[in-house]
Amino acid sequence: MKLITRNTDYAVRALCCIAEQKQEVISGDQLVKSLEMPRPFLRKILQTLNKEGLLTSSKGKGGGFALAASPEGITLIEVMKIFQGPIKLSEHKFKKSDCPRINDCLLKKKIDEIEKEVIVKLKAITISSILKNRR
Amino acid sequence: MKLITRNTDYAVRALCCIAEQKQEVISGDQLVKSLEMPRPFLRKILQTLNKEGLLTSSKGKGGGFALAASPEGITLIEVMKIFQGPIKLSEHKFKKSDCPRINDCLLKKKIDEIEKEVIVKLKAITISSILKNRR
DNA sequence: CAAAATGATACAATTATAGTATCATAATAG
DNA sequence: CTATTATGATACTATAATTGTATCATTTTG
Repeated sequence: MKLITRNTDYAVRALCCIAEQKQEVISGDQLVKSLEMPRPFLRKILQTLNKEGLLTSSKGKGGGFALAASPEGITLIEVMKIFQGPIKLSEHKFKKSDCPRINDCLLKKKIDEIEKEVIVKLKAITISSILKNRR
Repeated sequence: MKLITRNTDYAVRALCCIAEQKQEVISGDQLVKSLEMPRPFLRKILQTLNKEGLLTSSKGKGGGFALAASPEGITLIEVMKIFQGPIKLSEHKFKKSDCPRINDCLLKKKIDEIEKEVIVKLKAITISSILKNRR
């Protein structure tokens, strides 16, 4: 019942760390040191963020990662989608098939209402808004 | 990232079904028929609900389960706690330990805000409110 | 070419969820 | 008292998601 997984958590922290950096490019190993995360896991996360277009990367000496957009432009929900798929608080499956009462099922409706509000709130959280109050 | 697991889902449906029943007591097997759920799984769920005090049970012929409280008095969050533990949208663990920035970590704070509102909404959902609009 | 970086990808461990199976116990009818 | 019908307790298994690890290839720069 976690809303965010460790994947997402690590990714957000990495994005924050990159955003805070003075140099524009920072290498994976530097991030590992700053964030004290398992190296291969973070590497995979960075690769994914790059593939999904949130980071840019450069190889070779002096290479590394940089934000592809401004910290205001990167939302939490975007990162969540990458690592956890689309937000769906109620799958409401019944064995392999959908709930037979799917149409008049009020439990689903109520969860869906909650989901909508959660999504609105998640969209409002950006890397920049996470960093803002941190010092 | 599901908010409710199948355990909870089944339990809620069973509670609804029991609440709708005319006779006060309904057996596990009758519920299996009505709800089309895996028999041993539902049985376990009913046992748990009984142990946790949401149901009362009686053995032997004519026995079965009945609600221990009125449908208005049983909240969704109560059922979730039983099957999923306390609501914690952000565990925010860092390997085995807590996030080192735990105190000034704004990501956690923001998730916590969302969590609070979700809890309020979950508390407002009762068996009775789920049944209400169903016919 | 060597070193420093990322890219791709396959594999493994752990945990949570979902489900099954079995035997014990209690209540009731006859 | 015994057969039947019901729940109680509990141990086991299967599946999927999460959380990692490991390895080799490729690109860039000096």
